Amino acid sequence: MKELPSAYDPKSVEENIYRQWEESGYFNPDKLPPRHKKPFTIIMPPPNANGSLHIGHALFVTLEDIMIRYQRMLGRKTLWLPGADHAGFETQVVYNKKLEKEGRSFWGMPREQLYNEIKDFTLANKQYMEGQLKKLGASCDWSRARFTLDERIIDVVYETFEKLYNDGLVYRAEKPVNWCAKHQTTLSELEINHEERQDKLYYINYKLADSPDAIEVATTRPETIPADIAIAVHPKSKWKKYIGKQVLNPLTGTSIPVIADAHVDLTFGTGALKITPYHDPADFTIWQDHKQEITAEPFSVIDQFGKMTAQAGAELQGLKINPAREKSVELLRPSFAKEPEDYKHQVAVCYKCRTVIEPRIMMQWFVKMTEKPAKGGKSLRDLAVGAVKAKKIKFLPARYEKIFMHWMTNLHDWNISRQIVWGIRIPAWYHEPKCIPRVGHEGDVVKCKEIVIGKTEPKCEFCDAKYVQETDVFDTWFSSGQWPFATLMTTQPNDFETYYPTNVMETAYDIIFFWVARMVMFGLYRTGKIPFEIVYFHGIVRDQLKQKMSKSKGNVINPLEVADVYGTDAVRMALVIGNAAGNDSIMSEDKIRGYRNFANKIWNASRFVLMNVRERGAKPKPTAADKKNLKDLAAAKKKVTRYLDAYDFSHAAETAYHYFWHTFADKVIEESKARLNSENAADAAAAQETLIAILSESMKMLHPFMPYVTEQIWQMLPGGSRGLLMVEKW
RNA sequence: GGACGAUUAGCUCAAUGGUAGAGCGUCUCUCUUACACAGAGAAGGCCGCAGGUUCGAUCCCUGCAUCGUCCACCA
Repeated sequence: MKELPSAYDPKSVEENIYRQWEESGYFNPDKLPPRHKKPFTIIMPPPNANGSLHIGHALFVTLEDIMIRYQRMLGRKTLWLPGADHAGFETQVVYNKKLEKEGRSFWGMPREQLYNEIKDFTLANKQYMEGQLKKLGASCDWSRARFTLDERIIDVVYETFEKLYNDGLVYRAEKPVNWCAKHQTTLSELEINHEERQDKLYYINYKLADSPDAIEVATTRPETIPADIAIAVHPKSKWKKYIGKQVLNPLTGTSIPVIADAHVDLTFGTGALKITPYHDPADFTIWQDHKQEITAEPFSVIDQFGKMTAQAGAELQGLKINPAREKSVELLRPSFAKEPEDYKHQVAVCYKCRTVIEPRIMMQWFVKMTEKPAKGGKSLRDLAVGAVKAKKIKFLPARYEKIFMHWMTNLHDWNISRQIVWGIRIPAWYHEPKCIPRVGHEGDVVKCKEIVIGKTEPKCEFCDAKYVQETDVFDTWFSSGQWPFATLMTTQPNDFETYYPTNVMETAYDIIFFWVARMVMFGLYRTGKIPFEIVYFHGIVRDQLKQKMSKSKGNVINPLEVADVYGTDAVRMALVIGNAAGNDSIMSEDKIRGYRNFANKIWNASRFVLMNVRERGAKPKPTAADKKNLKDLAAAKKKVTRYLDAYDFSHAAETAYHYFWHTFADKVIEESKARLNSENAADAAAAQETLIAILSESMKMLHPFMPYVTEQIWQMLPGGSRGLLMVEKW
């Protein structure tokens, strides 16, 4: 036996061990030994390929790798399918920042060029990221790795879009949407946050056209008054006597009608509401209900850059919203019903840049969440709700079921159009406005299809007009919501049949609506089956002060850097212990150091055992002490197994840790010292056998958590040529 | 404005209807030939507050407080 160093040196071990695992082929379920029959599948949440991995990624890698390694040892045909996400909007934001730093701008850059630049950037990141995943010990099947922009993945996404379109569940409409003037794109409801802002509530008199009376209207947005096309009052308000009359717009002098609508809150403001359909979604709804009474067409006075348009009037035109507000207040002063009041309220802001969201009316693609398909069947919402209610999908921890259901009951249609270039272009083609009928089809031009859904440019049956493709791309979550089936439909020929539905989806709780909900809906819609049986949520990894880690705060722990110093196993243990499902956890270098010490303990306990290995003859008879020790081991193993089966990784790891250190090392080894040196050869042999037995079993027990050090020691244990620990029987 | 969660040792968290546990940290002693990235030992807790149920509550119930998170188109 060659001399082992007295301290465990992860650097000298990890790379070599990972290569052995990879070369064994066992990451690929097809290449596992025959005892691995029943599939166990996890689709990795594809990390965004726009940066390097952070500690949160290390957490998910650890948790999923624990599950996969455990199930593999149990004999399951384990598939952990890795991937990378192009992360449309997020990546474009990151890339824009990069451009800004370089003194460049995406403005005026041809679509193609910007796309290709971001593509190069993303693919470089993707490659780097995969190396990082390997460093963390991820035992995933790289041969099946998928990228959200792989051509075949896009094909699947297109097919789903077409199916939704044919079912009437996806439609194009001009509706109020959330516009971020900084990022120049619309955002879904999930991509906006609400922040409290201190503003003023202005009380403005709208004079009756035919009498000296006036209706008092409260507003926070006087700059939109030029776009008012009506005043709505509650049918029971004190203004009801004016219903049907005309008032004068205090900025433009235009005559606008007074209408009655019960949506107006009697108790708020003055009980009268100005109707500005193009700048307030609630007003838009009221306008739609009163199109008969309101003759004027709604229009916009704010453009896509957040500047006032010509229709706002000469005084306001060209101003940004805030100066325009000041200016309009100045102009409105004669019409003040009373002095403005301070007013705290919630304002919608972009979740990335916190710019105030401007409601705009735009032609966008939407997914109907709560309506049934035209041909019958359940709505997307009902599909998901049904599966969760029937417990076909289980959430861990269970309280997320409530959160999930609550969101599901308040669903609105989902805007999936984004005005960015980095993403999957919506496969919709629009007929050119001009129709030049083909010879023989002069009477048929009315039948020309205005919109055609498809991957390639269609040809009109009846005329020579061209079709132009939609320039908007999908919301990233529209495609990643299809990830579990899109991946498996494009890997090996029978993968979908074999591995779908998958077993576990392990992901962060903060994307339960963005991602999990959509995967459940699309999975059921497209395949008729749930995409996964269990959703395990992990939380956010915070620093010692419970703050989120961020570059600007300087409290970021880079998992690869600390893994380099303390070893991957130590980082993994620090991540998993004390981390209950669904809860945030706390990470510090101290904690990692503690588990580095544990890895060293494992190393040295093993070293002790190996140093004492003598010739092994016939199997010696275990003494009462040996039997007790083996029994303690079995009890610990049982406990660890029970915890693992319950997805309680923290307790599983802690139990194994505790057993190894405080039972095996502190007691069993200590007590064995006298026996190993004793004159009684049979007793010494028995003690040695027990040590080896416990050590090897402990390596198995610890392997899912600390794969590197355990694999390394496993291979040094006596007993002739051994296979890899990663496929040993649990 | 709704909903959810948390409150236990200095810190991070467990467990349990009957005497409260771990890791880290702290203190003391020990370089005993696996490990000082260690060993042996110790200190440290009105289990957020107030009621209720119970023979008995840290645990179950009610209320309150504080902290946190999510959801929400009232101008």
